[in-house]
Amino acid sequence: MTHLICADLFSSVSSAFLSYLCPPIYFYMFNNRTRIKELLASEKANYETTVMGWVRTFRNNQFIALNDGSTNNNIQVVAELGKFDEAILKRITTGACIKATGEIILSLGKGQKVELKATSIEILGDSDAEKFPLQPKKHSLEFLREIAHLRFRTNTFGAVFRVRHALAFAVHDFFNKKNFVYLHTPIITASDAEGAGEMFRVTTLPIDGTAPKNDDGSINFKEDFFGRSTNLTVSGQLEGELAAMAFSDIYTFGPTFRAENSNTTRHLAEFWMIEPEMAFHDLEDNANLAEEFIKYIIKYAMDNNKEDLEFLAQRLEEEEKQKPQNERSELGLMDKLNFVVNNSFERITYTEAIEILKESNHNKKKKFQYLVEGWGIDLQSEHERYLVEKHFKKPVILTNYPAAIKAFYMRQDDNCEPGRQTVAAMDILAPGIGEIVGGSQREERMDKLTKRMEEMHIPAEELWWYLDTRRFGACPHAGFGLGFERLVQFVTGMGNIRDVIPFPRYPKSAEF
RNA sequence: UCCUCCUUAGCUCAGUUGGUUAGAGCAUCUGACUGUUAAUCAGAGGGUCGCCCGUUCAAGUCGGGCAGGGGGAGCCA
Repeated sequence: MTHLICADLFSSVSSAFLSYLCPPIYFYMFNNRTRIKELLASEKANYETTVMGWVRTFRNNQFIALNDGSTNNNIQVVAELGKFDEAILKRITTGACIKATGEIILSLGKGQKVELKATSIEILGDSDAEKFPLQPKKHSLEFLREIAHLRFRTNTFGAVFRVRHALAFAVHDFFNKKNFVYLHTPIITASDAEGAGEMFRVTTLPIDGTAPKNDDGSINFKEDFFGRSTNLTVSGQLEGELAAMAFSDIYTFGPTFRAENSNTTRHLAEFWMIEPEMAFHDLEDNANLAEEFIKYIIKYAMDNNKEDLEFLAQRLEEEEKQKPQNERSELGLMDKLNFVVNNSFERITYTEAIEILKESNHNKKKKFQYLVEGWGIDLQSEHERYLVEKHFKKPVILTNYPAAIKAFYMRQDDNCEPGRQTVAAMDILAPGIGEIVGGSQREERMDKLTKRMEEMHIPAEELWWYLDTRRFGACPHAGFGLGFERLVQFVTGMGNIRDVIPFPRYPKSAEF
């Protein structure tokens, strides 16, 4: 049965919370259920209520630690001895889902302020203790990844995914406040010219060799669902640019797919990316926005998910203790986040970065696997890490890369030294994660853009619609892509990107 | 894809120079206890030592191949 909640408890306890979230909306809740977060936050006692959740542990045949995912803290449900059937008590096992009704009282024991003295306990869902894999103990992240459907029920993943939610909400909040239009760019794309990586093919043609063929033996995609060859998107940027040429400022936030055989702690085959695109912005405006954006969403999580972040910080600290001294990070998670929010990102050009690297003792002592010998090389991750983690010790915005190592759509810098053509590119490097943002001012000059496309063998005829923006009312504009999971990694301190997305997709893995 | 390390009970791990019935903690089950905080105490059950092939009188242990996982690199967000 469903009731409309408008009890005293709710209005007094959490009016600030409610009015912030959704002032005119009432919560409809199953049987007057109270969320455990609300219960614990209020610290009020001597009233009747009902809680529902999953049993974390059942101690002493009497004390149930119950969690409903609203917070990592459990409510202690007390089943007084002799008041409940042995048959019910036997079914209160780790993982079981129960409903408990009773009085909230000031706890008689230590360790919690209030507890629920149960008058009735109902088993909503049994959990076979011999088969349920989660135990009230520490599990390895690798093991939990194999049971990703259950890992939400652990403290670590509870905290990670509540923080992920907060960050996602803050993304929309930030851009909405700045009057950006949220644009849904297509997931299926006909263009394979985006240049961001290998793509997953989308087709309804049979794969058993009976697909219709052209005279030359190649597959006849005219017979395919879309009448042409299609793939999953690797970026919404090109479509984003089209909309920015109308709304001035837009952003996308959706899934992105790369069929690269990447097996690392910071790559996924399916990940979420945020791509703002702004008309009338140059490279500096772009960097300013990216820095403000990152700081805003981190601050949002710090303000709204303090408990979860503190839990993750503590978890990380314990993990750090296992490492040898020289591998430990200097700052704790909270200090790191505070530092990022309160300090300016370092901004240097690619050319300056090369000078710093070339002159570094690290390079002179040949400690880099790839020695920095001169202008024009692509930076290896060891170089990026040196700049971010050793030299500046803060996020770094690297700009104006050589044109040769960057994408066709990036704006060519004017007045470059001969042989040193650069583009208005910008990468933001974060400590521990590496590249978190990649962006640029876009080449709006038709002649320069088409010449560059020719040089890089990008088929102009396929991108006629993209080039139309340069034909009709072109303007200086810029944008960037931010890898959402990498940001979640940075904020939660999780080392593996597979642990910050609910059901990770990567080579040889698409379970769940 | 490359380099490197790992795979022993449900989980985390130990297992000596190759040697006879492969261990521990936690979890599970049984019992005791009852204001516990990953409850405690006693007892019990639980193993194709990732898979295949080889060396050997004898392989968890040595060699090869395969699979899965971790870390690093490349590709990138």
